[in-house]
Amino acid sequence: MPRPSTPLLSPDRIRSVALAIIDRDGLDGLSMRKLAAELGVQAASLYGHVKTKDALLNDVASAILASIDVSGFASGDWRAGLIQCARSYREALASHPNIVPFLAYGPAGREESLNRLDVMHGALVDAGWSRREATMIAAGVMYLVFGAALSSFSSGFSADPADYSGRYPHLDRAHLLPGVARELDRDSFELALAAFVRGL
Amino acid sequence: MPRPSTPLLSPDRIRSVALAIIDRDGLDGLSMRKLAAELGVQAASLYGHVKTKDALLNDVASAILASIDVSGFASGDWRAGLIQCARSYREALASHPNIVPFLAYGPAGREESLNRLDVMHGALVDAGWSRREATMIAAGVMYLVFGAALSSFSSGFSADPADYSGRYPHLDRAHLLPGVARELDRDSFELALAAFVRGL
DNA sequence: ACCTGAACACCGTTCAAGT
DNA sequence: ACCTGAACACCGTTCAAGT
Repeated sequence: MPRPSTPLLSPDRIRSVALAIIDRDGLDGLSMRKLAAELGVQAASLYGHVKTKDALLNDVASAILASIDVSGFASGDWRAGLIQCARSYREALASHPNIVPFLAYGPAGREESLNRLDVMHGALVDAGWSRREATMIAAGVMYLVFGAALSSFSSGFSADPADYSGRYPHLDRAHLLPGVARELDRDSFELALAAFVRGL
Repeated sequence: MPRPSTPLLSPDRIRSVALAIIDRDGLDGLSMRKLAAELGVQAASLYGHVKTKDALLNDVASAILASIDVSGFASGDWRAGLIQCARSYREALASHPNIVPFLAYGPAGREESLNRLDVMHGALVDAGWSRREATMIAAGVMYLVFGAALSSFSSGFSADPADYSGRYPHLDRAHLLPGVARELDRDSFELALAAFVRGL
């Protein structure tokens, strides 16, 4: 049986199926063997297109980070720039929460991250902050974005009232949190971001 | 050769060696086989004392979280309480940064976390915040603490000036960051926390 | 050029067997 | 009661071999 004239695999196809598996099964749910199977191929075949699993994850991560918008700093209003950049950053991460723990390791090494950081730092210095202050403010924004994207808060609560009632007097409605997790996460992030920027 | 009268393994010894391996080799550097070897035992022996690797990690995590201090809320000054609790939380995580990605998954399910959250929520409601606002403020504190503990910022920069000079005009001194990462991380967290609390 | 089969050195976990 | 040896079903990765 002749092979089809077009290759079965391409970097693009590998990346997109890998991301789909991560979104569906979690970061630990992605294995090279499972990825190969869903691509209709053997695991070894992947290594003709991808250097290592780690490099593949970095590619997937870069694709996600590429969508972040730093155009807000062009306005000259650094507060508005910070808020818009942070919001777009969090949205990009929130679309693929399972990959965030991987992203949290050394995003500073990625090209897109450095570009973004450079723009942010420049806007803050132009606004009169010292270089050190600009660095710390940028760090603070990252703390909020990654902390929020880890989704460690609203999700993770049990939906069973019995887990809270009686034992934790102030958490007697915590079982309702999973149902509103998404909007509560967004609102909590917006509140924290607004308070942070206002408090600077 | 007779076995010693005292068992080789105990939950305490397993936990402390496991944490030492995580601190030294990272979260992925901990395997049941390596842990067993450092305890002078075969991998299978661990399962007489520990249910699964996941349960072991949860035990290690709980031991770390147990050291967090929420006594600051007793003063009646909710701002001071928030700052002191967040500071002690971050310090606990910063002592063992490699386990933070694991901790970020569902800390809300852990007993110590719920207790802490209950205290924090109660203090905020007592201060006049609505229940929803109290929930969002607590979430904001968690965002800052976990974002900062992930250490995704200062570390992760290269120590080689050539990686930045020329290409990123505002980052021409980024190669100095690794040398001051620890204090810069602390200062950045303090700045962000102060701004957040002030802006509320 | 692109994919495969088999292999290597690992995993977490179980379980009958030893002392 | 506590530990072991061997096994099972997985990993990421390499490499000679096939087409």
